Amino acid sequence: MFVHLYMELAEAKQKFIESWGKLGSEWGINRTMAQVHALLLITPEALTTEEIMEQLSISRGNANMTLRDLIGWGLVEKQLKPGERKEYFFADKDTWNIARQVAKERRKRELDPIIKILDELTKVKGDTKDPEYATFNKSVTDINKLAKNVDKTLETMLKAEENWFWGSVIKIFK
Amino acid sequence: MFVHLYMELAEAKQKFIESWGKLGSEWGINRTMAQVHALLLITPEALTTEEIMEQLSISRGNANMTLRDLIGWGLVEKQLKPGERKEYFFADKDTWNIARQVAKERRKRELDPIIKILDELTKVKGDTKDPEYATFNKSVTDINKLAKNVDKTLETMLKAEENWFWGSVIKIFK
DNA sequence: ATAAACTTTCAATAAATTTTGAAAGTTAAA
DNA sequence: TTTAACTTTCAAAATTTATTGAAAGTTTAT
Repeated sequence: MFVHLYMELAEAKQKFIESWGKLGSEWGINRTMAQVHALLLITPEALTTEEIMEQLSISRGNANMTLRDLIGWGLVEKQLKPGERKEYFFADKDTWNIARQVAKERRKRELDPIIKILDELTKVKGDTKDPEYATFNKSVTDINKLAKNVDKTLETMLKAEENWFWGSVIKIFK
Repeated sequence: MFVHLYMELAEAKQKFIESWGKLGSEWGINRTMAQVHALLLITPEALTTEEIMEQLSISRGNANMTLRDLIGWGLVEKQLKPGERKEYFFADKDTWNIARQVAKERRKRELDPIIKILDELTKVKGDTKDPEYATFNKSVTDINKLAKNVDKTLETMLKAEENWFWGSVIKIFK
């Protein structure tokens, strides 16, 4: 049996797709969506639905819905080639763009809605002398502050320049 | 039918528990774990397993395992009252501590392992002229840089002082 | 040593989430 | 207008994840 000492490209690709999928699912992102994204990230050309189905062994329905989702997240774009009916899919490979897109979407989908709810909960009136109320109010208010702090930080990040990201963060935080 | 114009404390508590659970599950945290955490965050005194089971309508097994997990995340501590056999559970209510703990754990559990894998994948050799290899190598290298940047930022954050968090972030990022 | 008062474990079950695939829908060429 | 080449949809099935509850384990008091 042949045992290789270093990883081959094909093996490395598989490992990357698997790991990216795992990380995604640990962070509440559909595993297949992360895997399709990973595949497109390491593929130079745009791929068809058919090719993605084959490479990841997934069904047409799954591939189709996942690709729509990725487009919805702003991570993948559809390409049409002249003279061809079928659609090609291509992933933006700029890491800074990817990070921004993901931050932008998760802020919109998950952070902003909870801030809205926390704002409501903060308004609930009660007897300040009542420890039940006092504890509720303090925790909700504090978490709301935290959430708004994160929200503003993300907003600033989204507006920021790429070089800020790669350069300044570490220096500033030192 | 009685319709109230503002939210009652009991209703608000339920809403908070439900929302915190939903946010947790969107970010890959077990919904029940987030709900138990939420309950403890808005409760002034330490609670017994029995009380948590009742308030959230969950089984003893579930309550027990969830509480162990929360202790493992450094978010909840066990309290023993003199003369009593049963254990009481109390949540740290300091938002900054909570944020730090969560960041610390997710870094250790999810970020560091993927960095290790990306380091391996970055080492894979190949023909630089081959677009398949070039694209793979560039994407993996870039994502690795991003991951390490996030890792270092978290490390700095973990070391940082509380007032840095509440004050500086926004100012620095402006 | 035994019982009482708890906590822990984990196989079985339930619930939630994801995936499939075939039918229906769309678009463009023949 | 018909057919071919696609894409989309979604109910049913498969898979994954979470929960239950009862039995086993532990600790302390009697």
